[in-house]
Amino acid sequence: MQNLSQNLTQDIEKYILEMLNSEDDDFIKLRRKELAETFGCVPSQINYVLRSRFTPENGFLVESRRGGNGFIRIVKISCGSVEEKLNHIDDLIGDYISERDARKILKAFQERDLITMRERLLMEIAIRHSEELGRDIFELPSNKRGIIIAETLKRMLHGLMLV
Amino acid sequence: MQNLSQNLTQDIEKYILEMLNSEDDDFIKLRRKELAETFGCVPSQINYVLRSRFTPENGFLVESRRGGNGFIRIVKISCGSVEEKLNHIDDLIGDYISERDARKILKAFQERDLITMRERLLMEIAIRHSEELGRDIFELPSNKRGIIIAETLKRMLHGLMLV
DNA sequence: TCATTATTGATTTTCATTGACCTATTGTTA
DNA sequence: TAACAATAGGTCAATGAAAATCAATAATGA
Repeated sequence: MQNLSQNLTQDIEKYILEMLNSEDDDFIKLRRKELAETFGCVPSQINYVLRSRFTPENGFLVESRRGGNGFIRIVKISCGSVEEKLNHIDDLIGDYISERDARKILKAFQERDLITMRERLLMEIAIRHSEELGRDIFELPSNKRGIIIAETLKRMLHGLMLV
Repeated sequence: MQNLSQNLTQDIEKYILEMLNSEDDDFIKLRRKELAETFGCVPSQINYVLRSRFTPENGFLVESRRGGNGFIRIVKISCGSVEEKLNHIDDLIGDYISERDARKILKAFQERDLITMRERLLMEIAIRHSEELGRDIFELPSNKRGIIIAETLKRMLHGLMLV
């Protein structure tokens, strides 16, 4: 079990991601009990990792079955063409978004290697700035700020996806 | 009887699906007793497979007759008109639905190629979000959240069926 | 410090399998 | 024709297996 960090959740996340990458298919099936034994932790720890890391917002679908021969299936959604990516972005962001959710999206995009760390940093700065402007200077209500952030984020991500 | 897994229910399900696919018609007739003997299991196991796998949610209807020359008939339903699809959706969802059941429906729809993986992903995101909002922000009881999820899901699926 | 994130274990829910008992249909016979 | 026998499917509850949930606590980070 290679080099472990001090963080169990991250180790399990990394392990699952590696399984996904090493497969030809874009999904894996696993036993919760076995995985917990592999990491010497309690089974519900696996649920925590799935709930916090393998969410639809991060591009994953999780299915499971209980009882005898139960399993957990994790599907990774892979974006296809540029058009699809752009639609995906628009759908993901919608017309309004909080700064917090915007940053989550950026984090997910970076972790999926759709953007670099530096690009993510630039966009987080831009978003934070527009949020502060809207709140402190223009004294906009949060819904209006959310609209601005959504628009900003879309434009930036669209730009990146087209190059 | 080809390669069997360790899971009886899945094997029987697969067997029936193959029968359905190899037929020209969109239905098959079978004997419960014979099928049970083929798989070396108790007859009521067949009922379990039908109840858990060949449901209207998964696009099937099951009819049967007892006594001499009894049989079980499995029909694969394919809703034709938009009207039928909308009714089908409303019947499946009802006025109230849990997040868990909503996800089951989405899974079934995707497997029936009524929606794509990405559409399913987006809807899971939407449902999860409204569930979280309802629970954590507005502190709605679960039945009220179920009503909201049902409405959301219906609207999204209706929208997709209309295009 | 305060809020978020991670860890754990007890309890609950779901799934698969089996068998005993129930119901419906058809055919046979007094 | 009424009763019965044979046939074939249905229902239900018990059991064991495995995952989900939830609340309490601990650790981490800003």
